[in-house]
Amino acid sequence: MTSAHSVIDELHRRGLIAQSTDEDALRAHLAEGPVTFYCGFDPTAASLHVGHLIQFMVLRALQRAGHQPIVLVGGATGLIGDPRPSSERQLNDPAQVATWVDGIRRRVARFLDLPAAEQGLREPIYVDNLEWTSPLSAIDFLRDLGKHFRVNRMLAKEAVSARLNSDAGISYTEFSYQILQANDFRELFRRHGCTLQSGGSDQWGNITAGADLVRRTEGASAHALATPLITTADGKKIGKTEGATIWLDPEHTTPYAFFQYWLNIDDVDARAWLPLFSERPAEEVAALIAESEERPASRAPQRALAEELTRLVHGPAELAQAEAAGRALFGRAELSELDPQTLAAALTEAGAVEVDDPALSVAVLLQRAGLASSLTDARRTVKEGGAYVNNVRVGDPDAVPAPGDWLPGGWLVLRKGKRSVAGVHCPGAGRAD
RNA sequence: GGCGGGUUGCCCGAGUGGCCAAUGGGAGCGGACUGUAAAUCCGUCGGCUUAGCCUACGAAGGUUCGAAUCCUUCACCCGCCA
Repeated sequence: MTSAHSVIDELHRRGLIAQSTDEDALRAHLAEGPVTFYCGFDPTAASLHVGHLIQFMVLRALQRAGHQPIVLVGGATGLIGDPRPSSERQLNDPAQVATWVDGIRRRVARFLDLPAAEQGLREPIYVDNLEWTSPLSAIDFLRDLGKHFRVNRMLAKEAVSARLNSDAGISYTEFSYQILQANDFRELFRRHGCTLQSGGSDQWGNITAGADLVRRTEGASAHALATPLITTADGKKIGKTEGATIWLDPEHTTPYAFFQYWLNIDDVDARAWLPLFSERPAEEVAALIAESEERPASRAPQRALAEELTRLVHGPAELAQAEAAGRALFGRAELSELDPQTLAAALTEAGAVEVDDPALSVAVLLQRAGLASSLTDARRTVKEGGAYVNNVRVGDPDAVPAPGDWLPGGWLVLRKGKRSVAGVHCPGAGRAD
């Protein structure tokens, strides 16, 4: 077990701390013995995404240092909505939110359960703030909680003041959010002796509101840690590619796509993000970055991130699949030399469609496979020279793959541009005739 | 409540009766160069049964041979005045 002192050092080294409450006090507190700490996730969608990963990095580091993690899924706060600087959120249906709570809870388990099981670390406690928020009456809320909050201070919070100065304004609903999150901290202090909350720096106001509440009403000191907001070198949020989000749930983003996302991030971001997301020893991380600087083509940090995070999020078997798929589809090897199992697995992983007619044109196939948004788009792609069947460029959008093009098992490898690959499966196609 | 300005394709933003599927920029996509990277250059960028047709310029009507462009009503946004 690492000493408490070194956790904060490790978090700093990895760039995971953007701000914290009195750091010396926190170090001392962590050194005293196991500390119970928590991080909350609001169910605003069916799945968490890559942006949430960084929170688990903090949770895991603390768990590894022998502390007790609590994971809160915001069944209550998810119904209210954390104020965004831009505009009011759409309220989600309670039944929907409940489903999301469940899904997120299940997906998140492996991040902390596995280390507990495999390394004898403390098992996480899972809570849903609906449990204590739902029974609160309006009177309770106003008398027991409201009295401890000064509106003046609440107005000063960044997201709130941004909204006050915008045309969007802010509803009383969202304005109250910080009180609920503050109450969570107090509730977890009461129930589990929780004294530390971590979260994104955009949550800083809410987190400290909770720490203040604990201090004021429980007479105990509570601590807070916030991670930095991670953006790409050109200022975009992490985990977004051309508008699409990279989710942690395999139903929403396949392990293959997840793996490819990390493999394709640019050098500057890969070097910057490696310490944040890699749990390798400091020297290894430094070596990988150095290698990337000397020989960028190695894409050492990208590979390390893709491997480590795919294993963490999806597991070793899925990692192996995703890697094999990438090798098969982007490798030098002749497709016809691949064994049918590998090919089928790779294409299924990359995304495949079933067709029953082996005589469809290339344009139609591109569209069916999801590589083109419309037939027009597909034709355009072909005309631009960006369409490939089995790695061979196609010039005519209306060309129909020859029977000999179908690979063993009835597969066709369709590619658009350099990176987008999809499979077309037509059982029975291509048999000798 | 009154007056004025606005609402254009993913975003920004030109366009004031036919030459407009609509200038320009950004994003995206493809090609070249590379490393499944970045930058750069070139091309492309509503849909379809693609030398043609259909749908589109906030919504609905109208004028006209012909409308994103003119008229009417409605909705929303922004100013100024009450």
